[in-house]
Amino acid sequence: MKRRYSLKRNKEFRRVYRVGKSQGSHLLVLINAKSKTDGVHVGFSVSKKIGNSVVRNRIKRRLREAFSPFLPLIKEKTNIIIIAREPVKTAKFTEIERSIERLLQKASLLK
RNA sequence: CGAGUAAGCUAUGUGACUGCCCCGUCACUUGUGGCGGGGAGGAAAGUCCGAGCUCCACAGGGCAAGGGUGCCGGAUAACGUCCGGUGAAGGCGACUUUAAGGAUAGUGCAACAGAGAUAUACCGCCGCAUUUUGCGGUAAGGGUGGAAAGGCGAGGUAAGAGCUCACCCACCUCUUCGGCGACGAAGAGCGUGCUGUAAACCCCACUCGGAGCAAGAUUGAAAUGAGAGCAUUUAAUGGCUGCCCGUCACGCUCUUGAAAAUCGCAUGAGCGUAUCGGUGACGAUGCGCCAAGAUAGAUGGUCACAGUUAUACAGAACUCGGCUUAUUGCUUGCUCGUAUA
RNA sequence: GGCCCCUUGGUCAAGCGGUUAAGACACCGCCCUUUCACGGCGGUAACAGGAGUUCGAGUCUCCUAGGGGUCA
Repeated sequence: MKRRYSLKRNKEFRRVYRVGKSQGSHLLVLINAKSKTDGVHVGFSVSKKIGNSVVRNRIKRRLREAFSPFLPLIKEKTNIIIIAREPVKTAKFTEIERSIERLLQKASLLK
């Protein structure tokens, strides 16, 4: 997943948290909001409570890898934040993939 | 075989498909594609020290304070680090540890217990008077305590005491020998017998300017914005450790908004290897190599094989040298114990 | 990433190196009251962890862990 698809500014994160709608599963939480800029931007949030930097980086890498196939299928002009919950540490990759797909369907973001 | 001790190595590998970041090159539609190359650690961690680098006023004057180090010699760019020694302590031993200057410069503290804590007399012993006991002498014995005026024997005495003497112990002064030195060995003195604590204040010697890459430089933009309060120019605020002087900058404080790009930034006290010097830390010379550089922050996913408890601690953010802490698997030397030859 | 600070019962907190570590609220038991509250008496309960200095450490020194602040 290239970097230009990632959500960067703290301001943008705050806006999504404020106006966005959230869906949850036991592995992940998804928050989405409409944006003014073109394209899709995704931010991944992993709390310090979940583990040390090695664990957090590993979770972020797996989430990016699992999310990237869905990137061309998502409607334009949306910002998405995906928050990791504690059980992601031990989840299998296919479980993460399935969880992301179900959350995207629930939020009706797929084309 | 068990227990221990010291030193050292290591931190999954190979292949397939598919992704991410950087560099080079080619192409064009100038931000995409093709090809090639590179891409986390021994601690990257904690931030406990030392440096490089950058800015501040190149380190101002007076008064006063503060931090650090602390046996000797060496290594190093430097260090509170390392190496080799000396002394002391621990261990049967291999070996390990060591904030190790000064308590005879001065001050403070030493609870409780105990008669008494840096000086004393409770029990006791002795003498005298009296025969409930009182006065005087004494510190050998008892008991308290972490610590009670060096130990033992003899003389001496009313009882005793370094009061005197011999021997021993410790310290001080001096001499000789060995060592670069810390120090060690021996001897002499008609010298002394001194509580502990300086990670209590302190004294002595040496040493330390401050801030830190969010340092800072350049370019661009103009948002040098808006609101509230305070002050009204020898002031106030900030910088130079504190105060005064001096000097520089500049209205000050709070709330809120905005906050771009490039450089710094990857060739360095660098890494590997061989020889030589040195007990060693380390140094010299030759040859070879270039090895992450992001800016919300790059190494992933799915399998196969080998191997396995195949997994621990753990993710670069300016860069090095150490220290400390966390942690996987293994090798070798030595010591002690047991058994066998 | 850099630089600082703090950890004492369940909570808020005092504590000069020295007997058994104050105090308040909370909790438990008893008394008081017809009962509850207030009040009285009593009790349970702590020095973040590990080393060192010292006769003796909550206090002094070092290391570790956890928490907090600040800098564009």
